[in-house]
Amino acid sequence: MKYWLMKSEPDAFSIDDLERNGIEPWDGVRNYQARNFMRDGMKVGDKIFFYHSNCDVPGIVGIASVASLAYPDESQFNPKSKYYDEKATREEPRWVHVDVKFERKLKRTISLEELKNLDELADMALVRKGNRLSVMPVAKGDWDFILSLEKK
DNA sequence: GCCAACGTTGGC
DNA sequence: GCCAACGTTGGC
Repeated sequence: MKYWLMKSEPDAFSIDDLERNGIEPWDGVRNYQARNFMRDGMKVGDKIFFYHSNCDVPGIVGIASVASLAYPDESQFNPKSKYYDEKATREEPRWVHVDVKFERKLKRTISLEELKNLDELADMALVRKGNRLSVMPVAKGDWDFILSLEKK
């Protein structure tokens, strides 16, 4: 099993929205590296840290899991969608995504600020300067360590 | 709202 | 294939 972190702006789609919907396609990813992680890396059952970005307290707020393999993102075909991509065709889709399933909320937000101040996580991609990836792998050791922070 | 750090695009 | 211009992300 692999571990991941996925960012979402809570104004657009929050952990509460995912809890309400249960399962949701993770649409709107328009970055090749992030797409490739979903397409080539994710398997059903993989665990995901749900991360809130661009908000008062950016950080990890919950846990989700991968509920499908990658398949074409419908929004790329819809001219009315803000994620529309005129170069994408049904024969050759450019963007794919997975379905994501709600697991649980964390008891508290583990903030980016907190994560940045931990020597144990110095190598984690999330806390590296200038990192803008919205989908990234998380090392098992980092996953376990971050979860151990929840109770503190 | 600002701006640093990227990623993408397109002219050459 | 280079690189300047432009667009986006996301913390602050």
